[in-house]
Amino acid sequence: MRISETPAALAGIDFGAPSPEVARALIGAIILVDGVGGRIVETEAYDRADPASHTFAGPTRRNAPMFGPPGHSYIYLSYGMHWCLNFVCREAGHGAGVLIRALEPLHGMELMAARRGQTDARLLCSGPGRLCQALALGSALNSMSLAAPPFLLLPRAGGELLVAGPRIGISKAIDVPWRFGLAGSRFLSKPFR
DNA sequence: CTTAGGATCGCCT
DNA sequence: GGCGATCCTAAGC
Repeated sequence: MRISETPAALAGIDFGAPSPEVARALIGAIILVDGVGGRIVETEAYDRADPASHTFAGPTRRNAPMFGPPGHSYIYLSYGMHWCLNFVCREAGHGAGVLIRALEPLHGMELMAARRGQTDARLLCSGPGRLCQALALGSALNSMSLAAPPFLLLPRAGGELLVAGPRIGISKAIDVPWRFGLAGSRFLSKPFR
């Protein structure tokens, strides 16, 4: 294992764990891309045996990163317009990951505002498409290690209070409670019921 | 506050 | 050919 891929370089998160565990562990961690980003306040887990997952029907050209090594990115184009960021987890070949749905913007506010075309902090990174636009994430950073530049993953403080509920924007497995959030955060893409 | 429609295109059957 | 792990705007209550 290279130094850059030790657990410490990944904020101590075990990306070999099942995706719901990783999704919970990521709440409160800080993700930066070239120094721009913030605190993860909302995630969703997806798994190979999950009808809502891109990997449910097996490996394809698009979802190949999800079957690659854990601790890497999977960035795909949604609705022909919006990029979405996932963190691959489980062992290589499994096909599981965590969708990053919202950040509390902390670093590079001016750059994020310029990229987003507006200054309301609550609208910079509150949604998977919005945060990718704010952090300039696209195909160029697909399937890259999260333990190496331009990515930087920093540990959460610890003791965060979490909430959970059904995932958003899907039509299958709509009752699976694999959406996780930081309780009370103003930066969620949608409130939890 | 909630809902509806349109934008826009890569991916898979 | 149909369909999204979305977002924005406008309109209704």
